[in-house]
Amino acid sequence: MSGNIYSVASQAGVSISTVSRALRGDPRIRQSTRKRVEEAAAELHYVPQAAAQRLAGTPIQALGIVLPHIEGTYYAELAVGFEMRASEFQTSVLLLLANPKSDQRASVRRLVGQVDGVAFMAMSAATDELISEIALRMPVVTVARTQLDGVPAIFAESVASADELTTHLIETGRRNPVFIGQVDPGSDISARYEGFSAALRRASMDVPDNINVAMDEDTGRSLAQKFVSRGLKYDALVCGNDEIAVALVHELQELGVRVPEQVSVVGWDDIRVSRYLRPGLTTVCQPVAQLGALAAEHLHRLLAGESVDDRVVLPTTIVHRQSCGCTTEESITTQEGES
Amino acid sequence: MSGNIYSVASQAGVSISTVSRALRGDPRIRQSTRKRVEEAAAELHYVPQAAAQRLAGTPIQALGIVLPHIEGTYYAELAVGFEMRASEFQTSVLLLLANPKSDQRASVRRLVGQVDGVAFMAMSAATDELISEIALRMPVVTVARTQLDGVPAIFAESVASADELTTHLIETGRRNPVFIGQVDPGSDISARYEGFSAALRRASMDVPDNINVAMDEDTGRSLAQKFVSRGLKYDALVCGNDEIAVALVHELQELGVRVPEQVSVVGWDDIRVSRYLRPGLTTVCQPVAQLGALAAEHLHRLLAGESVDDRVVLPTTIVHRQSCGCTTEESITTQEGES
DNA sequence: CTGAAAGCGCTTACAG
DNA sequence: CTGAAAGCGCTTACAG
Repeated sequence: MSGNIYSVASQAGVSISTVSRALRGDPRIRQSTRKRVEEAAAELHYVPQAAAQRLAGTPIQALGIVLPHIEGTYYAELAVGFEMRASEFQTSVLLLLANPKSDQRASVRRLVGQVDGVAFMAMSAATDELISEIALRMPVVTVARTQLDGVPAIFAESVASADELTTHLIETGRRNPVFIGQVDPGSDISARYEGFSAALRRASMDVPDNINVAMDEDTGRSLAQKFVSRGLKYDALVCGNDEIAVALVHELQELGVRVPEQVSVVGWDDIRVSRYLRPGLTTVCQPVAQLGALAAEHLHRLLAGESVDDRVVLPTTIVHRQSCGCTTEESITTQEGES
Repeated sequence: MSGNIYSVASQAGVSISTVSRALRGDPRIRQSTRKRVEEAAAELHYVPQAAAQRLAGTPIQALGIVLPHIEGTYYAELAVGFEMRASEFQTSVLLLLANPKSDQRASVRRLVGQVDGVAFMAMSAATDELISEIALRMPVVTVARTQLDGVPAIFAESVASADELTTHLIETGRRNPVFIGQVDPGSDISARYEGFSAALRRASMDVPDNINVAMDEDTGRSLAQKFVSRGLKYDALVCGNDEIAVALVHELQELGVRVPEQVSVVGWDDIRVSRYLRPGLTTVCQPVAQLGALAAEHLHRLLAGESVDDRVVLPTTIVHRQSCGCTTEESITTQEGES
């Protein structure tokens, strides 16, 4: 569409070698020559084609990030964290939303051709097989999904905080808690159910099956209606995320159920709404942007030939508000290994 | 890091021309040859380097999207809308968050070297000058920011809906409304203030200056405190976005002010919280994902040599909830030109 | 301090 | 149906 290095060279009356060197800040180029080149480049609105630079050997770094196609702040924040750290490394970010409708494999391979490393975030971003295949080609990290052999993984702590949250509910007198959310093997959610189960077992209570539903607002609303029409037999709802928790609280209240007096509700993610709900939603706050940033950083280090931890688990914080039925207002940070 | 087209060729016992053609689905290649090539490629985990393909002439499409670095759902949804439409065109998306701290110009130019077209979203994404310069090089569109000469622009309707919303407040008896938000020339927010002003003038009321503050939650909270400590002299707060509106409502209530009885509050964006607030926040819903999708589509068409509308304004919808003090529950869609 | 030339990994007319 | 060769726009040893 516009000038290339040859046009700049002829405009400046030098060779393309000189143009290249002048623009890349090679100290050998004379000041006056450099200036002439820069003026010519500016005049022609010249920007080097990254494709050619890359092919010629310049390490133009670009990283890819694959997210499931889901609205909501969680994935956005992951992407923001990733991009911000990447930009500190002068690294571009390619964003791919794994669209279940289209050919995931084809999209991912298209992405792979354009980047030096990829982060797969969340279980549904891609199949284990696809990720393993890509990992043979270039640095790959995963975030919040089953760890694959030889692929560094990053998590937010889930088991211990779910355990703690559930224990807290038990200690404040709840006897019939249930876990709400889809427990796909390897997912964050399944780790939360695991922690939930552990707490119940420790208290010698039966562990009920999870209520296996999509964790969105619509589902929350209809679930609340179902609960109320059939008679609510639980006294605590431990939700896989805040979205469904918020919708549950809101709809239960609309239907005349008192939260937390009749039923405690807790969620996960500390989305914005949770703070403004009445009662405020007790939830677990994850360092989401940090997860993203760490993914970018690991890829960058891998590309530099450095090594990174095979598995990192970032601590989460339980945010106590009123929906759990307690009165404390403190936040407790939970690291892996505690319980 | 791993095989190139030569290694695949030798593995399959053919020339690189044949590898290229086989993998790109050229019908001239014999079935059996194609199969051999595909097997070799699979075995070597071969993925063509986009940089080389692009240089050799294949139109590997990639589009860039520049957003201000802001958390929150609005920009995320823009990006999602953009990516989804782009992926329908087999087009990759490079994401750049304009980081005020780093050298914006350098980041944008790095992006420009890697894409075929760019969308600049929101006023603060980049300076007019930078955008105009890029537009000389490749297709560019802007979203929700001042229109530049020769650069197709996309907006969500703002003036008419702000006017309508304000008129609604006046009709329900408000006499001292004020607009809250930073009114940067050319921004969406400034268009909202314009509509706000028009409504007041039509009602022969004085137009107060906007309260010129950042539109985030912290500001909302401290503003509410200031209002209360100095005696609230307004009876309607028209906010530039929902974030500050929600924080205002919440904090005012904490301080004993009744909303909407003592003061109406309305916002913009229909973020998730708005629905769960009590009273529900009256606000304006923008087709955000659509804005993003349209930007991607326009760039794609520009690249295909087609023309696009120089200026598109998408309709918004006023969502009446209770914070404005009215009892209607309807939503009204506002297009440009109405008022 | 600067230039001519090789080469990066592909695609695609042009031959056969 | 397949291959040899030119060329895309750069960078960077190698000469000078």
